[in-house]
Amino acid sequence: MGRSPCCEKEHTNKGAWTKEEDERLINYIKLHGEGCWRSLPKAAGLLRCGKSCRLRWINYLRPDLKRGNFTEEEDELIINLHSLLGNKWSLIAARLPGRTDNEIKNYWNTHIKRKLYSRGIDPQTHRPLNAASATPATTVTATAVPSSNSKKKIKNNNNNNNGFQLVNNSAYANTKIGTDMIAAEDSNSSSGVTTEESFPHHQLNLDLSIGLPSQPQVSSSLNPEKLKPEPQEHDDQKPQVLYQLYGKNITGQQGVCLCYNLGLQSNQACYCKTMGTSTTTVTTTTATDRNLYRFYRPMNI
DNA sequence: AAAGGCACCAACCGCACGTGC
DNA sequence: TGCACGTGCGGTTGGTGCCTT
Repeated sequence: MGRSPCCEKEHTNKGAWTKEEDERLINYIKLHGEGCWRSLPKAAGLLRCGKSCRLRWINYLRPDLKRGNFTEEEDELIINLHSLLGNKWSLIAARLPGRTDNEIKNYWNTHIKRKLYSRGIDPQTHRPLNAASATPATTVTATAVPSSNSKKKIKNNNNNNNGFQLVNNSAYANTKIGTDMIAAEDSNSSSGVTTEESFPHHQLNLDLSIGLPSQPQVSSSLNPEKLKPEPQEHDDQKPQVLYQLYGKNITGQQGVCLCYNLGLQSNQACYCKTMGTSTTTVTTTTATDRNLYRFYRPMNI
């Protein structure tokens, strides 16, 4: 038995909100507060579904929203948080006052991804782009990796945010640390051994903090329930640093390179610093070509 | 000036989770 | 225990304005 729809779609407006609708929503929430989104439209006299009202309020009408361009500091913070949390936009947004998950997600997809690609970094894994090139093939390859969210059905194996690693394998052919690491990672990951064992000397001093149930607390400033990991053997699709953090390093009390100025104490060997600005040729055979093109297009090269 | 391409972002959609019954 | 409901999240899409040719 399927779920009932969240609203009667025949009687609801869709598309852009009008000023009048905005005012109705604002006035209603001012009077009654947030919540009960399902019943809100009717009570507020809006021909919208509750989800639409919620989204409009959260992403656009909330008074505490910060509008305007992202600062360089926010950029770096987003990158850092993404390296830890993956596409957990709501968690990332929680660390950026005045920014919404949707806003950050859009910004990530339109700006930061390109920025990282221009640095030679895979924005999904936060590793050098050739980290995907486990095979010795020299032709351009496209690798679709299953979703990071094991609870979600795989709707589209070619989902562009699920760890696509589309690289020209020759791009980093002369970057030894990169290729060696990939080889190590790939051989290790399949056997359940983390990369940390290949690079055991990195101590982590995160300003960010993650708490784990029944584990030594790194810190408590992030909601441990929200961050609760699912460190399963097959959960290899989480951003690798996060996976390592959960799967090994906290429990094992060892550090891991998280890159991007996250307070690394012994990060001289951080491979991120070795990356150049190599250009990377990318092709894709996936759906949503338009978006993929956006993501993989080299920026100002 | 016109047309096409591109970038950006608001909004939608489907799914999962938490909770109450 | 299982179902229904309310809500939140992440991925995707459509519309619009700007830029380039």
